[in-house]
Amino acid sequence: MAERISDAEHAVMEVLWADAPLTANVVAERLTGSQSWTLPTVKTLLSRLLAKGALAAEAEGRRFLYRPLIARADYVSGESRRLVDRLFGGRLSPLVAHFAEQEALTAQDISEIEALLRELKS
Amino acid sequence: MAERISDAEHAVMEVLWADAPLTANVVAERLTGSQSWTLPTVKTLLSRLLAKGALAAEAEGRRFLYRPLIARADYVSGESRRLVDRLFGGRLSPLVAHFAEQEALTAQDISEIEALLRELKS
DNA sequence: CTTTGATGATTACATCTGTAGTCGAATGGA
DNA sequence: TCCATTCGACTACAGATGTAATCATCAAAG
Repeated sequence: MAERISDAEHAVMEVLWADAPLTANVVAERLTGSQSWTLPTVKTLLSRLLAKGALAAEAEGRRFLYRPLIARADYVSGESRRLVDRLFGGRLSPLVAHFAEQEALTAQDISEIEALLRELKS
Repeated sequence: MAERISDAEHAVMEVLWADAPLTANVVAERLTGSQSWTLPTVKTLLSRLLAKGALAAEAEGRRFLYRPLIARADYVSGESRRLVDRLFGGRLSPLVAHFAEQEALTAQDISEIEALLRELKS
C-alpha cells in the first residue's frame, strides 16, 4: 500500500517514468544535472523505492533493471489531492482563485484552462 | 526565513490562522478532533514553530500567547508553487487538466473556475 | 506557609530522509 | 587461472519529524 515517496525518491521515479526499464547506473547518469548524487546514493534510493513497492527490478545478467510499479498519474493524483485537501478544503476552484490572486496566471494559462473547461462541458 | 513547516506543525498553524493569539492549552483543545495529541506534543510543535520564526509568543502572566508570524496566504503559495513546479512543469493548466482527466471536477468547480477567469479578463 | 496543579523548558526516542561509505560476490580481461 | 572492476547488499550517520515524558518553577488554594 502506497507508502509515501520522499522528494529525493520522487526525482528517481521521474527518471524511470520518462524511460524504463533502466539500470542503476543509467538512472544515476540521467540524474546528473537535476541532482548531483553519487552512485551509492542513487542505489539507496532505488532500494528504498523497491522496498516501498514503487518499483520492480528484474535481473538482467548480474545487474538489475528497474521499472516503475506505480503510474505517474497515480502519484500525481495522490500528491495533488493531498495538497488540495490540506489547503483548499478539497476543492480545486479555491486553488485556482489563489493563483489568480497571486497574479500567478499567465494569459496562456487562462486560455488553456478555459479551453479545457469548454471541452469538459461538451 | 522560511524554514519548512512540517505536516504536524501545519495543523497547529491552521488553528492559529483561524484565531489568534491563543495559549498552548487552547491550541491543544482546538486540535482535538482533527488530531489527538497530548498537551506536551502540542507544546513541542509550538516551540519548533517558534524556533522556525513561524510564530511569535508574548507573555501573558505566566503563560504565552502564540500568534502566526507568517501569513497563511504565503504558506499556501509556497506549498502550491512547490507542487506545481515539481509535478506540472510550473504551470497551473496541466494541474487543472489532470483533475479533469481524473474526473475530480464537479459542475460547481467548473462554473466557479469559469467565473473566476471571466473576472480576471475584465 | 505549604501543598498542588499548571506551565514552559528540557530531554527522549523511534522513524524517516538525505547522503554516502564499505563489503562480499560475480565477472570479464590478462 | 587470478586479479581488478563492477554490482547489489549492508551499514552509517546526522538532521528532521512525530510523539511524548520529565523537570523545575510559579501561582493559586487551603
